[in-house]
Amino acid sequence: MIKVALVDDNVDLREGLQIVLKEHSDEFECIGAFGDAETALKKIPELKPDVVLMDINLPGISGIDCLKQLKPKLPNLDVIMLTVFADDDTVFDSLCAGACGYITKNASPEKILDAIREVRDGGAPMSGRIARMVVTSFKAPGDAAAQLTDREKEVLDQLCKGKSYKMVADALNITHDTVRHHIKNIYKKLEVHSVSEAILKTMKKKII
Amino acid sequence: MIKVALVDDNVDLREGLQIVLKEHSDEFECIGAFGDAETALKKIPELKPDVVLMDINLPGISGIDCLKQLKPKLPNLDVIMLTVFADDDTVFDSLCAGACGYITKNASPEKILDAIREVRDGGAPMSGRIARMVVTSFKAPGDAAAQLTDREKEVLDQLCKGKSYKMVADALNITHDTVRHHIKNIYKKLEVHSVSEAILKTMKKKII
DNA sequence: GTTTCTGTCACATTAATATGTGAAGACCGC
DNA sequence: GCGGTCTTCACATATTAATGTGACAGAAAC
Repeated sequence: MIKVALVDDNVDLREGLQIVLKEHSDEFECIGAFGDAETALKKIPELKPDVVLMDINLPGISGIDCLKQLKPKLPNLDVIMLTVFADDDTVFDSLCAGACGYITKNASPEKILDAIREVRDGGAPMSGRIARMVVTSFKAPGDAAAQLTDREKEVLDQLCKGKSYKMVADALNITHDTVRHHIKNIYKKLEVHSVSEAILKTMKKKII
Repeated sequence: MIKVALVDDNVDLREGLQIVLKEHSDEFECIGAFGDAETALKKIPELKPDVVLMDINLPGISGIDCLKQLKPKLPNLDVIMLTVFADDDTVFDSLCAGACGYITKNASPEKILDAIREVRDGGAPMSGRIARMVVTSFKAPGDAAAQLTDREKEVLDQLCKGKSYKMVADALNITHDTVRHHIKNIYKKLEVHSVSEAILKTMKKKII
């Protein structure tokens, strides 16, 4: 039996989902439905549901902030964001806040039930386009590293581990001055003017 | 009609999948099946399939490296990794290389066909546990920022934009010395000894 | 076989960062 | 009110990083 709670300011959707869950009362039990984050934050920690379906656009505290406050109290809680919006920021903010799934509201009731089952089974239910967004976010963008020589990449790699010039020199068995020479060229190629900027550009463009 | 190519060193699996695809010849066309990455790299750019099912553990060049070389030539190609392994590094390396999906070999033939359909429909088919791994990778680990004061976070934020002490001082309208003072405290709290390390720790722990 | 690129090293100067010590005003909780 | 923390600023000094210039050897390219 999976204990489910709902957080959505739309009464119709809340009631609709509750009916759907009751139709599958052998599997699911809806132990709470709330119209705003404030109420949810008060009640959910006591109710200890297994899964929460959370809307994002709520009056007052947003679903994402609600999730952020909920997660430390109930680390084992699986939260599925259920919302109409699916822009980059909203999705990634939700995942960073600890959401385990993200489905858009145009999903069928059966899909939503599947998502609840899936998330309890250790999965991460996501609408197709959301999953693709998430996956492509890993892909390294255009290879800005192509211009760097092998040795320069080695030096940059060392810098990206937090090492100083001297430590890099020791690690690569070259002199401090040679390290400087490479770094100067790295700066020119990456168009930066400090170690910090070089590291940041490297992280952002996934050069190494 | 979706044009599919297979890359796997297991003959049985190749032939099995080809049979399954033929059983759905109204939807799918298998236009190539290769036992190693070298052959695949030679043939696939000419064949221009829509989807490639790619094993990772291949003799010689790995499936991930094969994908890396394939992607620039065929940017619109959807590659699904189909493998027995599902450790962190393998999964994330695959996604960074440009894979659009990742399913384990214990998936049923019907699941594999679903995955091909899904990936062509703009989705990112993944086995449950893989999806969860991907999603949880976004979650910020234990809040190491809790110990930082608001002002310290502001300073660290500036540093993480590549600014120098002087620029931070200007941005926050405080003196260079005050910036230094904050940074010293940040170092102590994060247990680091340079801007680079502070930035790296911040990125890794998603402190800001 | 000369040029080009890469990697190596050296010397010199200026700018920025790291570390230490001290102190004053603001704000909060007890 | 008093002690604590946060924020602010100052002076001093040592280390590190940034920038400039010059040079040499090996490998690859022409």
